[in-house]
Amino acid sequence: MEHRKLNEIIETYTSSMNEVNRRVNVLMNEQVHQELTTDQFSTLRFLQKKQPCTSSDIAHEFSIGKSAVTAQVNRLYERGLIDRKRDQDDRRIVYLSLTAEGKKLMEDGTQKLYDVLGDILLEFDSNEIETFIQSLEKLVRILREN
Amino acid sequence: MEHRKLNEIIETYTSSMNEVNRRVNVLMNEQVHQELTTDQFSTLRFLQKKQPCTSSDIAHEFSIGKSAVTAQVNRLYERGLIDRKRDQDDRRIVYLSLTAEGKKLMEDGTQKLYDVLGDILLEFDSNEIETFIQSLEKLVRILREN
DNA sequence: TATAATAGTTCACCCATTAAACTATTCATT
DNA sequence: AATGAATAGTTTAATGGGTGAACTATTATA
Repeated sequence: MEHRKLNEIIETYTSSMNEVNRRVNVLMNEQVHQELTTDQFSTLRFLQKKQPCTSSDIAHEFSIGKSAVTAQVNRLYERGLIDRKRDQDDRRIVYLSLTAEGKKLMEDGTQKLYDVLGDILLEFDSNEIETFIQSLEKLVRILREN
Repeated sequence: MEHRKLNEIIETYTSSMNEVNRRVNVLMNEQVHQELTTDQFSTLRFLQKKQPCTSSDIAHEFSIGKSAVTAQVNRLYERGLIDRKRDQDDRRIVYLSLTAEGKKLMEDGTQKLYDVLGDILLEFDSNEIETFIQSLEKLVRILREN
């Protein structure tokens, strides 16, 4: 019974998480990203907060290899959304930052993100959302310690 | 102030959700899927519960096109994990189900999933987890109604 | 019977990822 | 100061996942 209960919770957790991710992704594609993929939007959003940063920072943030970052940055660079600049003291390092166009795109995108997710989260009362977010943060801490 | 608060919640929500997804994905790759990708594991898990079902069912479940399902099912079919069987009354329809090998793989995988996620979720007390799951389910309902 | 609709596949194209080999540069030890 | 190790990033080849349009085969309908 104790055992069965936990497995039911796990089933509910996985199916709900998957469905939330899929549906949020659809909303993002339709109303937020527009001309970007989800991964590109995530990378530019990281850059928006942490620029200037390096390829290695991005690889670490998203738990992917550096060659995957190179490929993605190349696409964004060719579209004029990202700048590359070599460090003058350590010429191995390349600093990445948003171009003016990239910055503008992400300001619009962030606003749309706030609008779309805001509509959804406003259907919770503020205690409920606070509790939910705290549990989510706890889950992150547990996973980090793992 | 009310406005700023909501946007902070959205930032916390998105970054936590992303980090949970990434870290759970890493755990799944290391300890649960093994010889499968995350998407393949999800598809086989759906099949495990809903077999026999069609390509269109899978496309609908995961919000992807039928051609994407064909590609994925081909790979699983070639590995001997999925069976295809035409409906004798309506020969347009192809029913998909797990082979014996697929079934065994997924029984093992499901047990590993329970072990890995069980360890994590047990760090919450049962009230906390219940509340969290309920909010997650509410989020799903809101997204469905959207 | 001719036309619509449906289920699934194929094709051409793109994005994301890995792993190994590589270039260029800097660091560290002798 | 020279050499060998470490670091940052790129290239390449391969795989998986996705879209959308065109296609085949089959069934439903008017």
